[in-house]
Amino acid sequence: MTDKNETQATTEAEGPRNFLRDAVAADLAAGRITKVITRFPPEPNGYLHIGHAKAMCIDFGIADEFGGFCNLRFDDTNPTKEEQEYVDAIRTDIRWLGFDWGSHEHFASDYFEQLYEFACELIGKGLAYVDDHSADEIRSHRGTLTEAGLESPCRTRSAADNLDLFRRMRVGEFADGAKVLRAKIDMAAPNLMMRDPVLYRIRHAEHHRTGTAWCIYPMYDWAHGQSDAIEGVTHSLCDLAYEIHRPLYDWFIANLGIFPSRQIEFARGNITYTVTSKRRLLQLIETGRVSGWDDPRMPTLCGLRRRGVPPEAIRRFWKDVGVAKRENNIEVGLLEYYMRNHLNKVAPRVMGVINPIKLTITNYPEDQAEELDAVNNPEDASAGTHKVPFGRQLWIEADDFMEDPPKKFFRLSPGREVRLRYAYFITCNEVVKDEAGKVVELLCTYDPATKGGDAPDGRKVKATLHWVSAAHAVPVEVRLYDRLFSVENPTDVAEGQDWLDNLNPESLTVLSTCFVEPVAGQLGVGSTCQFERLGYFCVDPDSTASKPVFNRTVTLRDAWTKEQTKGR
RNA sequence: UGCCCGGUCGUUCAAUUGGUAGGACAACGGAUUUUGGGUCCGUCUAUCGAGGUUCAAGUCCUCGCCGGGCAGCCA
Repeated sequence: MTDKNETQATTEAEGPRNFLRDAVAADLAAGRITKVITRFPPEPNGYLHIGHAKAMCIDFGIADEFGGFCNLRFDDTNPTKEEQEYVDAIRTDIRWLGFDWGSHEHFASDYFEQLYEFACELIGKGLAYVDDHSADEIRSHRGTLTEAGLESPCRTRSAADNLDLFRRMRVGEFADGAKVLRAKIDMAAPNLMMRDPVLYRIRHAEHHRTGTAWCIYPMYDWAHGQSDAIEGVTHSLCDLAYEIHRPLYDWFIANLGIFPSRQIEFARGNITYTVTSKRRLLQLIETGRVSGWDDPRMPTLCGLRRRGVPPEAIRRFWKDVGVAKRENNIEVGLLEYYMRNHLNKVAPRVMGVINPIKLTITNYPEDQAEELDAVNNPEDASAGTHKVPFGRQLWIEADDFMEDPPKKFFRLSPGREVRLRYAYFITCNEVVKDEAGKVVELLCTYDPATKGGDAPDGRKVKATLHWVSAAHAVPVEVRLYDRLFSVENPTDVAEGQDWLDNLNPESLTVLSTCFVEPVAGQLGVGSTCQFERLGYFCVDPDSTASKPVFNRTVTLRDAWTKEQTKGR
């Protein structure tokens, strides 16, 4: 009874069901396995991105849910593309996201010897052969989607000859591309993956871990499933792209008689206004569209981190999105919702003015100064309060004033009274303009009786404005980010069109004349805060002692802007 | 053209495995509010199509339609 209830509670706490969990649970229930082991298998040839985060949430999440563990396995079987630098970056990003693989770290390259032996075994069984064909010949012999392929003349070589040739491939007797080892399956198979796939290719290249110990390297299909088996991985969860590889995955297991890992595929998560293909991300960098892999507009984990996106938001996003097998394109607005949702609970509030206009309180004594109490987080009383200096001259947001306001504009305008947050009610009496007619200063009066922000007589104001005391303001740079692309599906382009044309020219706005209150000026790199009414911000590594730089992670929900842009 | 996989509100994931189509986000109302934030309450138009099996079909069967994937010595 209690057991059942607990099980149920856990299931509910973990969210809705999905086919992956059902499959794992079924395997456990059927006794096919007794412990769940999954794996997250990045190739160390680039940086992890938001899409990898989904895979991690699934791989680590499923293992954790069933009391098992998840191996981190670097799929380093192609020496020409992989580097130690990426291994380090990947470890950092996984930890940052919040996953811990403990001692379960592996490299496919650790299994090169074992993989070689497996290959010899297959050769011995007459199920693999050395082919002298060139890459071009192999391709042309593969057949097409509708026609069977042609068998290579090498296919009939004896096991002894194949074994000898394969050994000589290993010791470096042949040049790159001279020979390959192929599985002997079926050149007429309707699934092209089964038409004698290549298992090993010759590459006289230095590997970031094995150096020059090897000059033959296993292909993905030969390395992945066997690595899974070696590690006892019970469930190898991967992208739908590998669906057609599964028959081959199973064929190797069956013919080698090794641990029967089960591959199950799920749909990758696409996000609107975003691209994640490594090739495209690289192109963005190489063409100077973004500053690098960690540009805050990039969907890479290092980019999101620099942007100030909390890892909790990413994990929660993928968890709640769920997993299925159909193609999807998730609204980026959902990710933003989880960012705000998390940041709202943890980000300290400060005041910062990013588009300043001067405001002078004409009836505030020249020499007077005071410190007011500001709440650190209205969502969390335990966060306490801090002091914010006030004075005769202030910076307020230019957007918060309109000389000739439309009906629904609640903020400051001539003759109107508003509240300065945590301070006083003020009324705008006069507008100072420059020669060009641009408003450069607002002359206001304040009501000393409203200190703290409430009027003793109970009168109300329709707006509360944020502000920064000019005498105490810390000058900072603020970088505003918008979507990198201006269309939902950036890679959907007509013939002759370039996906780069879909870039949003206004994805980055640098504001160099901004002011924040003193406590905000002291935040360290990576710190997150909310600029009241403007959004969540994060201190960028580009910050210097004299000039902090803030990245806007995401805006607050903004009913006013929405109202304004309604009818366009 | 061959094989494989998919098709449920605008988006995404569910539906006790054949039994009242539900959640989240978005949107739209309202309340509250010292952030046009937040919170709370409410509303919200979906099973690709046609047959069939059944007391009962999103779920099973048949035939269509639509979308995606596959011909690297990449992973």
